Amino acid sequence: MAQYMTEQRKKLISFLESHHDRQFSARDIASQMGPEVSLSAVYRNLSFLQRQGYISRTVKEGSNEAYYQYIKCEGCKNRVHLTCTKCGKIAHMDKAVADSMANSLLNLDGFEIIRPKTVIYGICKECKEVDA
Amino acid sequence: MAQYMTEQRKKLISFLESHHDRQFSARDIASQMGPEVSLSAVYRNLSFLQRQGYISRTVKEGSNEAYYQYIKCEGCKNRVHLTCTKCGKIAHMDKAVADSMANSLLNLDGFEIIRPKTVIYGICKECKEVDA
DNA sequence: CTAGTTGCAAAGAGTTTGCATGGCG
DNA sequence: CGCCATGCAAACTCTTTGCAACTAG
Repeated sequence: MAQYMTEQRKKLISFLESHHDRQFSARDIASQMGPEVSLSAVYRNLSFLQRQGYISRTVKEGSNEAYYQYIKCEGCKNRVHLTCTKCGKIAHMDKAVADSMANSLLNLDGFEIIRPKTVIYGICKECKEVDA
Repeated sequence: MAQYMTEQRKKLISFLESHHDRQFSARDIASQMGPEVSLSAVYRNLSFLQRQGYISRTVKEGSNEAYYQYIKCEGCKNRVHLTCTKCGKIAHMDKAVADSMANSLLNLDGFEIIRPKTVIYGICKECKEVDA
């Protein structure tokens, strides 16, 4: 549980929150933090924030590095996430589409989706255009 | 870039193919192969098979380990998986439902689902009945 | 024969952890 | 003041790579 709001943690949260539309590796973040925040502190705080559900952690295709993104903003609640396996960007599934899928699965198989746990993997529009 | 069908590769493909509904880490696979297949060979063959499009490579949530799954077999091909978070059972999403979702996302966001990589999390019918 | 493959061990990369010190509440 | 958090470096885990020996075609 979060006990102390240290300078390092404050700085980390503030940075991620102000860039909630982007993803960063631990190294990215550490270098943004400057020398007054150690890499260990970055990792420990990221891991802490993830447990608290404030950030997501994803590993991009063809990489073994984890990327982190702030996901606690309003509008993130109970949404299914779309993750691009190329660039790692995260978006929200349209609510109507999610509802439709959820209902179909419930009726057909009796399977009840847990939306916040579900991640759809694919290629986002931008990455597809680059490929082409 | 020709390729030889070595004993090791044959064994690896055969194993993955016969368990196309499951995912394995490199270590899992190596231990299944027995001592006559080295861990390096496992990695090199996995990487080779992935380049050829025979298997998918995904990094599970909360892990730094990659998991591999055969995706070239009929029947499992291009299906979205439903995983029950209670009992762990895996099922396939109805094709029509998956098609509908895929089309909606493509039209709305230009997002193209990679079905074999996508896993929907939720509670299956049986587990829900037990809960109730 | 000869280019692709393997085993082994060593190197890499990213992440985690032990321990003493420092700082939030 | 007590306990959590930090820094540093060492330890760990998964994965990749160099090299000599081996083998499928």
